[in-house]
Amino acid sequence: MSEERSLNFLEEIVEEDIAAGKNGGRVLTRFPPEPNGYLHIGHAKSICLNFGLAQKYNGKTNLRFDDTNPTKEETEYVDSIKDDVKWLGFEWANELYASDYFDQIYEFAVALIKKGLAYVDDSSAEEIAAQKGTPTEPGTPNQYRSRSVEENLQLFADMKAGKYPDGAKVLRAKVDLAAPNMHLRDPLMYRIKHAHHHRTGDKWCIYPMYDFAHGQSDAIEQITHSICTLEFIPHRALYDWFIEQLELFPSKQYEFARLNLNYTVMSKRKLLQLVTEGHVEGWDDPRMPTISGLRRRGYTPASIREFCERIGVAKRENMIDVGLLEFCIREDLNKTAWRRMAVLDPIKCILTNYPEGETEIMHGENNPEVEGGDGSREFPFSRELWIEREDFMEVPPKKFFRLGVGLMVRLKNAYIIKCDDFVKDADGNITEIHCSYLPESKSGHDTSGINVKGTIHWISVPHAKTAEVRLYDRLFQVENPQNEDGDFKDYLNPNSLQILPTAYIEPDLANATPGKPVQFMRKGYFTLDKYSTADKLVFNRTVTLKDGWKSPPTP
RNA sequence: UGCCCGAUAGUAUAAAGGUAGUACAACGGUUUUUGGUACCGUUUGUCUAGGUUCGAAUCCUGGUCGGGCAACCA
Repeated sequence: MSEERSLNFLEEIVEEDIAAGKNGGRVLTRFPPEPNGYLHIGHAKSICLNFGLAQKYNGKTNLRFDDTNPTKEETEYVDSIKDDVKWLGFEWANELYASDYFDQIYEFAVALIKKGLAYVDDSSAEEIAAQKGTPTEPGTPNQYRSRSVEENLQLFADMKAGKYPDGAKVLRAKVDLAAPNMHLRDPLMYRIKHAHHHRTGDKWCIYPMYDFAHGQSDAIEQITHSICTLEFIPHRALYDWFIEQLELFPSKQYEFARLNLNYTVMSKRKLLQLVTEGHVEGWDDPRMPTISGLRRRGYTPASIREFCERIGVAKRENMIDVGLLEFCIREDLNKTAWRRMAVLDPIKCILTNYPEGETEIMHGENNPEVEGGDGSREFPFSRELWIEREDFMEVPPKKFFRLGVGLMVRLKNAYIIKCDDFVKDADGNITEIHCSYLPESKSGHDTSGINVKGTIHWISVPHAKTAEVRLYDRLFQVENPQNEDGDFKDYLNPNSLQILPTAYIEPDLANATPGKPVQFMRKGYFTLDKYSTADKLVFNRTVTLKDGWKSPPTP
């Protein structure tokens, strides 16, 4: 606890609690997702916070599914959530479910009824809403509020027994209908839902509301620090009230500002819409801000953890620039990804003075950032090469360190070449570039004495393998789609996915596997798509390289 | 117009009454067989008006702005 980095407000709270001897210095947090969707980068922040806090203070973290609404929750989501948390690199102490506590929570409700602090209300949802009043006017009690304990006990038991249809009755806490905090105006504790639950099946037809399940689950598990997002601040008074009335373990709730990332959306509802309406391929579409999408895109767990560390945590609303996420993945991949060559937008380059039919084997280190290059690989060189179309210009501007008639570049790990000529087809498209190579300039044995500014990547035509390459851009055209007028989907970026059906890659790339990052030199970081096949290799671009080259303004 | 939370460079986040710092971004430069990396440098900030104090980003009061709260969602 002696690092230079200053503490965030949650760490301060924990350290104060430990110093005060609260809970005997014990720290137990929980990550409590509702299994109604896939986890996204915003959840990653919460995961890193909860697990990180526990790790730092020798505590533990439970994974608890907040599964109190059977109509929205599915086992598929439970499984994906577990995968994602594990993939991020965290281990939970216990895998738990709010539904594990349904019996206990039911008994808590009975106890509250017995204390005269809960009652069965026959009113409709609309009536209850009306009777709650408004923020400026107090609510008004109805005739059900004064039901006897005995009657409430019987009615609640009947609710549980399935004697009433959905919506016929609810159980409410008797708190304060005039409270300035609307959440205290006799909040609902239980509602009737004749629905199949993914874990408890048809055992229950009444289910506790969030406010009567979350804090109770925390208390049952003896969670010391229950960390949630800002919108739950008004719930805290209720959280404390239930715990106090039921005399449970006094878990404490603390709130932080959720993550917002620009050029994307983060609500599960909106993400679900993108999936169901086919705007993306699925929850794991590489453009999605989901953990599974980021994973498929090529993001590493370490980069996401680093991102969560860097964004910090506070109580003010924030909008983080995706540029920071991209910085984090580049920083990680620069140190770990092997370098390979791939030509994404090919044009043929012929070395007119290189013998036809000859092949040389060139060598390149795997990663110059690693001591010794992290080993090396071989790749063939020949008379005909694929090079990047953008590496040639018919009329090159000043400081264009690539090809143009009369200009020289180095072919990475090979020879220096000089551009002599180019060929156009009938439509005026450039189809071939003719160069001559300098035999004495071979990498490692260069006696030419010539220094060139530019180095370009290339692939030998007869040895090239092909792959499909998918380039991704931000999903939305505006920074904050949900703040714009109209439907957020009106602001989808039509060019968020660009498919290059035929890119040429060096032979060694046949060994690529999903999740193993590779840098296509000068083009960015890529990873093999999880649905790629040996027949048809598909690479996803994780992120571009930072590009310092700015073409001069064209007058 | 009730209650609650918040306000520090473009974006985040520190400074617990005592030099406003860090990161990302932007811009310039050095190095470079990736216009990458690394390294060096530059620009940019305490919402506002009062008050307390020797001294205020910090404490107090008013205002302004942003967000949240009246789901049988979590």
